Amino acid sequence: MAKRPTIHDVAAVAGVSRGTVSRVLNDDRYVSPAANAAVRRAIAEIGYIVNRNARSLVTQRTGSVVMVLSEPHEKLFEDPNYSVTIRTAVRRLADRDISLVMMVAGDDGDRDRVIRYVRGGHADGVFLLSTHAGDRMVDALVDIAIPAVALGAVIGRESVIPHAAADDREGARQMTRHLIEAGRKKIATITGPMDTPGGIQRLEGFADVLGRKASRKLIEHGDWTRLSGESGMARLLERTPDLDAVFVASDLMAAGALATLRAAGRRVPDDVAVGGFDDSSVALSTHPPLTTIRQPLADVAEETVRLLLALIDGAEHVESVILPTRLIVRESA
Amino acid sequence: MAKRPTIHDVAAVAGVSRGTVSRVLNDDRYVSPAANAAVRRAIAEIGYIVNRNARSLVTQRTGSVVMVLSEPHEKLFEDPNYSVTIRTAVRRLADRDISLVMMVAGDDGDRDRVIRYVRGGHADGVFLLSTHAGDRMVDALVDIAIPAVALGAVIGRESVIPHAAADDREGARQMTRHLIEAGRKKIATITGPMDTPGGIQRLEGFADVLGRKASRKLIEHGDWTRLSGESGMARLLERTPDLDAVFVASDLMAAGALATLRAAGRRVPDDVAVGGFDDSSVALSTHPPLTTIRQPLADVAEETVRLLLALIDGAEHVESVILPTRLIVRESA
DNA sequence: CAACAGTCTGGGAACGTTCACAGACTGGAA
DNA sequence: TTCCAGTCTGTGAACGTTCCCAGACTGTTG
Repeated sequence: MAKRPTIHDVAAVAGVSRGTVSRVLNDDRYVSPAANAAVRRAIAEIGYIVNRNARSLVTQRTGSVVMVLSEPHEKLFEDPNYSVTIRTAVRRLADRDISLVMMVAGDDGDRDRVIRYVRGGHADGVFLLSTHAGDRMVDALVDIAIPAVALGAVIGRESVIPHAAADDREGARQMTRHLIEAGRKKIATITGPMDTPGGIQRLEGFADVLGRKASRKLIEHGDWTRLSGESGMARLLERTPDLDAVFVASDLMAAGALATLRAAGRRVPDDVAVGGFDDSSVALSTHPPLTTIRQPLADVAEETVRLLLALIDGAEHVESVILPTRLIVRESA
Repeated sequence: MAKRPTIHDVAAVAGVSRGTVSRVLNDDRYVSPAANAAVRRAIAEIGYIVNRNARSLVTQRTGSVVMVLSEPHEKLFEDPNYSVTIRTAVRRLADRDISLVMMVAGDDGDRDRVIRYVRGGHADGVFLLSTHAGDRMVDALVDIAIPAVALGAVIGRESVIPHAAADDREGARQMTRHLIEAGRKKIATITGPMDTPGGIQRLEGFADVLGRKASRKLIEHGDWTRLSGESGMARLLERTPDLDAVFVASDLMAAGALATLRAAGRRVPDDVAVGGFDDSSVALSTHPPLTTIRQPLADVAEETVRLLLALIDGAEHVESVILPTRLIVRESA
């Protein structure tokens, strides 16, 4: 009794055939206005909902896309950016009646599962998040030839996996210039991991502006965590006690750096200016509030979805998109 | 040529019938060891992967669960807790080979979409996140009689939607007691919205301990945002300038309160002690670092999944789960 | 030796769609 | 009038599974 109505029921109520109902559903050409109206009325009347499984079975399309989170487990607590990305993607896809399946790829078992899932034909496309350099899963996906895009470049696979991202390099330049214009003479940096695009490009931007003044001594590498910001800052102070500014490649690490500076008795920004990156929620809760670089994260997510949809719709090739960042001046620099 | 192998191909290679292959796949009784081995060998050999659509079509089961995010759009940027929840859920479900579909329910259109999706039989269960009091979508879900659970109580529907949550009330008591033991005499609070379980129960816990001393004058309502923490604190100071402690129902709001206190020239914790709630990443980046209440968020997510799986497996009724919180003493109180 | 319970296998039917094709009906052009 | 192109409709077949039933084969029991 609680059995859900099928296309047959609709056909019966509307007084037409299965075929005609199907044509209305997929708004094909060649349906008379009368039939169209009758079918739509019947659908509304009996509350018909198409069975996607049956449809997928014959069309070989699933109406879903899988989002793969590659961040290793320990880090995941700290980054508040995922929520925005996920929500934006879900909404944009929903506009097209495509649903978003989440998968994590923290270890090899996870990655195999993703591959199996995709190879099993359970998704029309793949949305990669925070993929690391040299990830074999990416190659497998390319091999399967499923539409795939990434938010943030996939290092070493930029030519096969299109992506959307913020302009990390120019953002880093903006911040570095800002520090120079504020009269800072000895500017250090704490980078992200050098197997991530943000890690690499934000350092490049820093070096672009500083040229030869960006000496080895003034560079420390972090791993995006607050803790690595703390320890990186400590090493910098030890090596170059007279630095008067530091560009930290993420707000969270910058929060760590601030703690170290405070503990060392350095005043911010009086003694040392601190610049962050991301404009995440952390930037406002530090003392002093962080001068940072805002990434248009929602826009980036939206563009990534756009690329993916284009590929799914059959585009041979799509161009990656880089969106501009903006300097947000607060009190730390 | 690139056609994926089907159960027929497996049967042919293994020299058995479709039926036997299917039995092996679903490890039914009554399969001879020889047949079993032959089938498994064939599957491995030709790289067969079961087609879930075909399976779902006959079993009426989808092997997926939908997670519904109900937070309205403006807020979503601020809460870093979602990532943890999502990942934990995805991993636990993956253990059972169930995939997680994300949907947002920010407005009525979204909510209708969720209903349609569920009514369409596209999910075996529903995982509710941050649902608000009086949400009609919840009633619709109950009506459909699909297994549904929530992370955090669904106000007014506690008896029909089982949930897992942290012990908000006891957590609030822990913090309030801590403030009293520190010798504070005039303790105020900034609550969450009173249509959320956290808003209600953290205030109750506060009142439990303070009894008649929890006067109206010492209570302000916020909406979980940093800004509401700032303004709430400002109103409290105006009304009760001699308060010497404040329990803020979330770390993020506490960060806002700290800013207001600083601007008003109050020292923390010397003049005013500040207690937060959540132990989110914000708690460590404030100055001073926040004394707060830790919620076992990953455990809560895990329990929620467990409840959902039990319901999906046919349990008539499952008991909601409340997990203990823990006081984390840092410098703000 | 007959009867029977238990184990195992094969194959038809069904799940709810889309697709391709055949054919009916229109109206206008030759 | 005849033909044809265009529009519209119905139906059989297919998609890849699971389910169920019939039946074959074992070994045990009376």
